[in-house]
Amino acid sequence: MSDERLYQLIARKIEALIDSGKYPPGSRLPPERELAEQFGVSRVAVREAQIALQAVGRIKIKTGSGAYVLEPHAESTNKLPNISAFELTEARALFEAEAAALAAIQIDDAALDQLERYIEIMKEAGPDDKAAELADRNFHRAIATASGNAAISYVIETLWSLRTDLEPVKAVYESVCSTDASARVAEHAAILDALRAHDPAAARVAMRKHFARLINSMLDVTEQRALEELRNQVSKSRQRYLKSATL
Amino acid sequence: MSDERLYQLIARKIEALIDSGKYPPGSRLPPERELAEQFGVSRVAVREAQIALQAVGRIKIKTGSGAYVLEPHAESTNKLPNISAFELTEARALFEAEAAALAAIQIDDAALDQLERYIEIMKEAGPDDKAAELADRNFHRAIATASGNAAISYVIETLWSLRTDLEPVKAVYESVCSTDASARVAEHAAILDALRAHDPAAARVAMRKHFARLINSMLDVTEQRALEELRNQVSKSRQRYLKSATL
DNA sequence: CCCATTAATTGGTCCTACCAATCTGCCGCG
DNA sequence: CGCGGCAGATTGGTAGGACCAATTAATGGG
Repeated sequence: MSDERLYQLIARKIEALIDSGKYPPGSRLPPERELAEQFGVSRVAVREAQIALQAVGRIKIKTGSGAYVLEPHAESTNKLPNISAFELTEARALFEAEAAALAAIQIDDAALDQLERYIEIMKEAGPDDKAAELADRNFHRAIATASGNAAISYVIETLWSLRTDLEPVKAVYESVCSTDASARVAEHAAILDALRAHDPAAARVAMRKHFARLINSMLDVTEQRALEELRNQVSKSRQRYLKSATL
Repeated sequence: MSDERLYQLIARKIEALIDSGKYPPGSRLPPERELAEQFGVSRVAVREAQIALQAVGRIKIKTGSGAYVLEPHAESTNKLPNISAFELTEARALFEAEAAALAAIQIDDAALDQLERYIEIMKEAGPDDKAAELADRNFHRAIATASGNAAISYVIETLWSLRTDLEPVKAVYESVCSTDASARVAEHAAILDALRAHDPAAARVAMRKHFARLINSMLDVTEQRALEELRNQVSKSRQRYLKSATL
C-alpha cells in the first residue's frame, strides 16, 4: 500500500492547492523552503514534487523567480469527448467520403491492388475474426493515405481510435460488426470500383452508402437492445412486485 | 541559452542510453550512485532526472530495487503528426464544409444571430487584433456546434488546435491572417447567408470558397517567402564571394 | 524622477549522513 | 542434497546544511 514516495504525496498536495483555486494559472507558488516547512518535509521532497509536476506540464519552474502555475493545456488533459456511436459514424461517413473522393483522383495501381487484397481477407475471414477487423481498418486507412493529405489521415485515424477508446461506442460497434460480414465486403468492393474508375463523385457516394448502412445496422441493434432492456426492467419490476406481494 | 537545468540534461542523456538500445524495455538502469559518478554529477541530479522520466512514463522506479525501463506507451507518446499548412487547410475546407451543410439544416435563429455578432467583431477589429482571431475561431466553432454532431465539433476543434501547435503551420497562418481582413469578413457573411437560407449546398460551397481563398493567400505568402529566402541566399553568397575575393 | 547598484529572495546543485526496501548469498536444518 | 531463513550488501528515499546563480526588490545617487 504505502509504497508511495514522499514526493508523490507532496505533488498531490500541491496539485490540490492549485485545483482549490488558491493558486490560479499564472500565479506563483510559495517558495520551496516555505512549502517544505508547511508540509513538514525536506526541501528535496518539495523540489522533486515540483519537478514531477513540471514534467507533467502543470507548473513551470523559473530559476531564481519561482514556480508558476500553467494553464491547463488541452493536450495534457486529453479528456475524451462525449460522442455517441451515431455521431462518430456520421462524422466518419462525411469525412471518409471526402477522403475517398480525393483518393479517387490520384490513387495508383499499387494501392488499388492492396485494397483488393484487404477485401479478400475480409471475404475469407470467419466471424469474430481479428484479421477481418484489421483488414477493415487497413482498407480505410489506405484510402485516407491515398488522399495524399496527412491531416485527413490524421483525423480519420483519430476517429477510428475513438471507436475503441469510448466504451459505449465500442460496445455498439462490436455488436454490429458481427452481423454485417457479407454487406461489408460488397460495399468495400463498390468503393474500390469507384476508386479504380478514378471517379471522385462515385467514390464519395459509395463511401457514404457504406456508412449509411452501418448507421442503419446500429439503429437496429440499438432498438433491439432497448427492447431487451425494457423487457429486463419489466421482469425486474414484476419480481419485485411479486416479492412485495408475498410479504 | 544554457538556462537548462542539470537534471534535464541528465534526463536526456539517460533517454539517449535507453534509445541506443543499451537498456531495452524491462531492463534495469545502473544504480543512481553509478550514474552520478558516470556523468560527473551528484546523486540528486540523477535522482531528479529519473523522477522526471518517471513522470513522463519512460521508466519505473522501484524502491530498493532500481529503475526499470518501461515499454514505450503509445498513448503517452502523443507525437504530433507531420502536417503542412496546406494539408491542414484542405482538410478544414472539406470537413468544415460538411459541418456547414449539416448546420444549415438545423441551425436556429439564436445561433445565427450569434454568428452575425462574430462577424461584426471581425469587421470592426484592427489589424493584428486578438479579438478578431477569437471571433474567427468562435464563428467556426459555432457552426461546428450547430452541426449537432459532437464528433464533428471534436475534429474541427482538433484541427484548429493543430494550427497553433505545429510551429511551421503557425508561422504561415500568422502571416496570412494579417493580410486578409476584408476578404475574410465578406466570406464569413456569405457563409452566414447560406445558413440563414437553410441551404446546405450553398453553405458547403461558401465554406469551401472561404478556405479556397485562404489556400491561395497561403500560396502567395509561401511564394513570397521563397523569393526572400532566395534573395538572402544570393546576398550571403555574394558577401562570401566578395570577402574571399579581397583576401 | 530615473537609473544603476546593492541586498534579499529564490531556485540549483552538491555533499554527507542515515533510513528503508530489496536482493543476494551463506549457513544450518531437515 | 535441497530448501528455508537469516544477515549483510545493494539500492533507492529522505533529511539537513551549505553554497552558487539567477531574479527581484530596495535603496541610493545622479
